[in-house]
Amino acid sequence: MADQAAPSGPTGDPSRGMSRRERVRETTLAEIKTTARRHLTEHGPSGVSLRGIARDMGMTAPGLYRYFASLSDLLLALQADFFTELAEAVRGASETVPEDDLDGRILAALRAFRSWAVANESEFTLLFGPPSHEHAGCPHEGEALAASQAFSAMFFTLFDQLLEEERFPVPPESELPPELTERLLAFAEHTGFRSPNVSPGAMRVLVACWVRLYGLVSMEVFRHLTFVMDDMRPMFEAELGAILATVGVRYRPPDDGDLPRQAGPGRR
Amino acid sequence: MADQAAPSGPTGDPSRGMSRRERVRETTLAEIKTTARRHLTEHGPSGVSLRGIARDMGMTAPGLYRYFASLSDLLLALQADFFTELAEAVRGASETVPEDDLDGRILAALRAFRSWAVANESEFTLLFGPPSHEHAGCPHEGEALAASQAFSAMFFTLFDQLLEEERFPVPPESELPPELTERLLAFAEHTGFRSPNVSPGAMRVLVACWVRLYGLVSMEVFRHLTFVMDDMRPMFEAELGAILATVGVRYRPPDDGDLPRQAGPGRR
DNA sequence: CACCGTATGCTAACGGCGTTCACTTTCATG
DNA sequence: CATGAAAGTGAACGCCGTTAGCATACGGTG
Repeated sequence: MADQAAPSGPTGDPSRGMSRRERVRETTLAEIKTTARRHLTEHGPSGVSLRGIARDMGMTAPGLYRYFASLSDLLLALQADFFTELAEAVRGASETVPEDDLDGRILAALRAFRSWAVANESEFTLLFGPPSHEHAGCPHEGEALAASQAFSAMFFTLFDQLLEEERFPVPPESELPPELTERLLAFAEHTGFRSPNVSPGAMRVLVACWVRLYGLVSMEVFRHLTFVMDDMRPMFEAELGAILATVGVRYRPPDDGDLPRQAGPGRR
Repeated sequence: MADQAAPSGPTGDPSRGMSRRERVRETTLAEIKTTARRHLTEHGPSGVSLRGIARDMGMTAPGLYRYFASLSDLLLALQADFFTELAEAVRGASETVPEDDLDGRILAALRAFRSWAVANESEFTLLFGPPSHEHAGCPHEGEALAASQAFSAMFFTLFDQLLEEERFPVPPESELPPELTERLLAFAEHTGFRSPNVSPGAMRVLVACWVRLYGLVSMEVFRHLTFVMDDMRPMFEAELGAILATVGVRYRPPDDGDLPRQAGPGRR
């Protein structure tokens, strides 16, 4: 399923053990994705075109078909990249705070999620907006799926630590409708969230948190409240506190003032 | 800006007091929108094209420019229609239950919101998905805005009745960060939600509810959990109960079994 | 070194799209 | 009946994704 037996680790330098041919191919492939992302951020998701990308690279559009099966396939590959970028941003922010401060790690992680979203609106839209096309069977479909699962696995890990510490009362299975219990177990099954702590009640709480976070950030990025509330940060912080209170995490205001207010550029 | 002095009321029969010329114009205009909607539901938001619509109507694309300034403008007009249709669906469901049963009315309203969304995925996407284009200054922009405000006004009304009955403890202003209070007041201001019961704390609760409902329904329609949880209804009902519990509304299972499970066709 | 297969990129072309422009036809009204 | 606005058309421009066929350059092999 995963990479072939590669000499270096899964995140190792990909140009290791490649022929010259393969290296230049990898280079143009990266250039295509870079250019595509620039078009994405500058003109929005619908402004990405193979012809435009090729033009910017001094190529012609049909040449790109040596790298991607279609425009959809290219967007799918971008999705994969964005998912891992987002996951790394979240993990990076979380690992900034000491390991024994779980509250701090979770706060940092969720704030990093929002920060990435508002700093990368088009990318966020691609990942979390409506499914753009029925690009079923595209070559990069598996890559995107794997990256999205790696992303959610990160949240699973954080949540599992909360369960481990018994931070909040997990609703007993008897309180859940049987229908819901079924779905929640199927959910844990399919996502591969396995842990001795997992239970339908735990999944119920996790999904509730994720739904709130998703709604909150989506409304901000999609500007469904922004026309009426210019700065969404106070609302985000308030809801963040409310969400985390349901899982026994004590809210704490951000250390730093450089979290995005409107769409302020990140510091680095 | 708005309509000229029209003899009939704002919701009166639009063909009253119109010349023959105006009537046929109104007819083709309606046919355009009907055809556009069919294309929308059949091929998704990106599958709507002026040429395709014209072809289906036995016209040519430039002819449509006598009715809409651009494709974006047509989509904007559709948005307006969908907002009022959704508002009417929600209001209609709510008015099914007796006026003195506020709990029942609210439950019916929110369930109707979800039902409309899953039964009209593309339409929902147009209304609540990412802002598709920067169609600023399109002629139908005002119409869409007004319709969206009329839609939210309906939720305001329901919420105001909860406030009136003092169903839940409204957080006092002193508990809210001043920054947030500012934004909430600006929010109430811009949306025209005026009532003796309105306060920053009340708005805080309202927004929290809306964010959760939006996230819940969006995730279902955009299929962000559906790959992993085939039937979202139990989850919706559970979250609905949790959301309403925060505003003092007692949950009650749906009377009827005909609420959508997967994407089941409505009864009528 | 020559050879050859493959990977890469090109041109040309097809059909579809939004949009503009100049033109005709239709029709209500003075 | 004449007139002028409204409605619709055909041609054209410049985009777009995608396919097919062709040239070229390169890597490994004799």
